[in-house]
Amino acid sequence: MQESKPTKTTIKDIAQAAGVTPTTVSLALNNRPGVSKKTREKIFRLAETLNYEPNFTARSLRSKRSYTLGLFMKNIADPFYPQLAKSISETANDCGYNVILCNVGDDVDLKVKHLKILRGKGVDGIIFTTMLDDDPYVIQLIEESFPFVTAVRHIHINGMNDQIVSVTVDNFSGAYQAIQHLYRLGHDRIGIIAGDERTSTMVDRTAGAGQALLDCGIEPDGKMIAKCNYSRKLAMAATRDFLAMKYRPSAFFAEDDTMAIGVREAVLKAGLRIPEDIALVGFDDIDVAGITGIELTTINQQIIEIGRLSVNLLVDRIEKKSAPLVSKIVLQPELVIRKSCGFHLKGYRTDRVRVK
Amino acid sequence: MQESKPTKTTIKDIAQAAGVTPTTVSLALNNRPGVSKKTREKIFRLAETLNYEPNFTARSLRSKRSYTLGLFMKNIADPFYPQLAKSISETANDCGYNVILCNVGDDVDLKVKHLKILRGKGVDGIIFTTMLDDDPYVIQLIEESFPFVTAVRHIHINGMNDQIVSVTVDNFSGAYQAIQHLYRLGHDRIGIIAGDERTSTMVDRTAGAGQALLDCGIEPDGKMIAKCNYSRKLAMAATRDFLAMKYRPSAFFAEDDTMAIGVREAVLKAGLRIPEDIALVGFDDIDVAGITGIELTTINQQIIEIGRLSVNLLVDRIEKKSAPLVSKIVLQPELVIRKSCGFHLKGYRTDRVRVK
DNA sequence: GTGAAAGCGCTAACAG
DNA sequence: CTGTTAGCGCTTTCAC
Repeated sequence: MQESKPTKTTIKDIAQAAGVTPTTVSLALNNRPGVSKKTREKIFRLAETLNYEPNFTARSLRSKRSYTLGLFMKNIADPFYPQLAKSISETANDCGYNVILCNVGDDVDLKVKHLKILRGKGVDGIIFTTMLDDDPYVIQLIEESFPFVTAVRHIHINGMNDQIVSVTVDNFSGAYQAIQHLYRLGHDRIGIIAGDERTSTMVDRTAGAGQALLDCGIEPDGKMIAKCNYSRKLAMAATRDFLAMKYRPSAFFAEDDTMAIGVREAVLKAGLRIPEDIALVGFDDIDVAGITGIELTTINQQIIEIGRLSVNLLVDRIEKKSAPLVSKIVLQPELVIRKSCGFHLKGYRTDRVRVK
Repeated sequence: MQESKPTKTTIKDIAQAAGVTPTTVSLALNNRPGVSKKTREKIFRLAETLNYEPNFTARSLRSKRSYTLGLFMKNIADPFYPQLAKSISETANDCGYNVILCNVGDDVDLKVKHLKILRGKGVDGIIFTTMLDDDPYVIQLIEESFPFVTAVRHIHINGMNDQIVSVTVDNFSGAYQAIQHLYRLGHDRIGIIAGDERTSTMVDRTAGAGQALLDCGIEPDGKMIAKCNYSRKLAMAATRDFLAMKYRPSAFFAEDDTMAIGVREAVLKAGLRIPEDIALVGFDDIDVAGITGIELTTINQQIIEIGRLSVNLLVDRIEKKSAPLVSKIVLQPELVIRKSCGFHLKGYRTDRVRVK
């Protein structure tokens, strides 16, 4: 029925059929003023009939707008990221943008390489969830006022800080709550399973945890912190070491749920029980955390909201072409009490619950 | 140091600086014959100095090649898909392509909409992991010989079947193994938690399960199959119903691990134990399946390999511009025995282990 | 309201 | 080996 390989219809074809010029067709199809209602309707009818589909590549070349965003992810297979990816890609689609997924890990060279490609492809903006403190390309992006947002992690650059748009949770507060919760449950020796020290999340969470310890009257102790790079395996190994200590921790705070799962594995493999022997609190509230038998107490970081807001901010920035009005959004985290902390067994120690 | 907003250097600039024409520059930079070594080197040096970065949009417009692929996913937040997305995007990157992620669910209208946009953006090919039996756009894609691959799921269209490239696991065999395994453990009443009937995975797995039952001398029974659409919630509800039956199943086969988790939740909430009271086998071998306390017996479907092969096939198709030599790849699934089936407690019933 | 003409940056024929 | 010419499909002045 359909002739094979009918060359795609272009605005030229429509123009010809309508007896007008491509200019008019372009104006009409883009709903811009300067076209009479009659011709406009005719053009729309013809576009429909001829099965016209716009060529975005040509449009991009001319208008410098691709309606495509880049998304830098550390590792989409890590259970924390998929929800974020979903939220980001769906919000972007709703705004009329597509998303190119770049799974780049924390490898700086790879990030630089992808950045070049994405910019060569003319993406209108980029969402970074992979920002490291020493990422070298950020300053240039700012100087060129290329639109980007950092989500989850943020980055601080002296003198340019209000030009960096970021959406994060209050990581300091989240970690603070986690430690305070464990303290109130009666724990004084708390092992901290920390992330990658080049990330703002690790820095802020570790600081929040440290402050909470101080406020609870516990002297922070370097030996009680293990840097595990947000890796489940490293967290398992570190936990084994902790458990072999003479005065071992009675509780762990893992700076993300993936590491918390690692801690859990190591604890169970050592023949200890959670929470009876060891209490555990994570961070992120990934899906697995809620499954029966896992029931990880953790800090919810509203990941879907982070994704949504990041895209909205980025699109605003792109479309208004203005400097950002809002440059930082900080969401409030929430302690989600499940069973791994032991709260359901014994509640808070009465002498440790002060008014907030 | 850097002047602000230096308009991007183009091959024209390089041509001027080198005293040649854009053509020569284009040939040189694309490593194509017809340029003397000397000019070639000069051009490369200048490209470096002038910090040239190719404009892929312009190239696309001219050459009809975007080095971008589309990826259709049902739900990137479902734990089955992230590994696939990772494998696909990384393989694509290695081949010099980017991937646009389209999280489209099973909504046909949305799929059609995204397909139009992607084609408008000139993607060189598409990987569908969302194919449904009645997806309406497939025939047209084939007729236009637009490159695409279906991964995980396949689709059958009379008369065009060898033009559809697909990479799947042998779903029939996987389900067969699952049921046989449960039978050998002594189970005769096996509840089947089935997926979405419009998917080939559901059809094949259900058929494999049915055949296994027959071969084991068990009459398949419609009341023992619940269609749960690959949804954890529906699987929970169906399991509750199964458990309320007069002669309730002693085992469940869930056609994916997400539903198996749902079964698990429902069974545990009913106060029953896994595997002592109820045996459970899933399908996919997602990451969570291996966690202590979950330890789901399941069928591994080599998801990373599916992703890798899909991209390789697609890229071959695109770059050779030929009809596909290989049109179907079927991987072999593997039964992964953990604890949810109860094998570790009692092993196979000796009277039920026949030579394979 | 509409049209003519130019051009985004690159590649592809074809000539020399 | 290199240059000339044209044009991908669209948008965008600037005239009329």
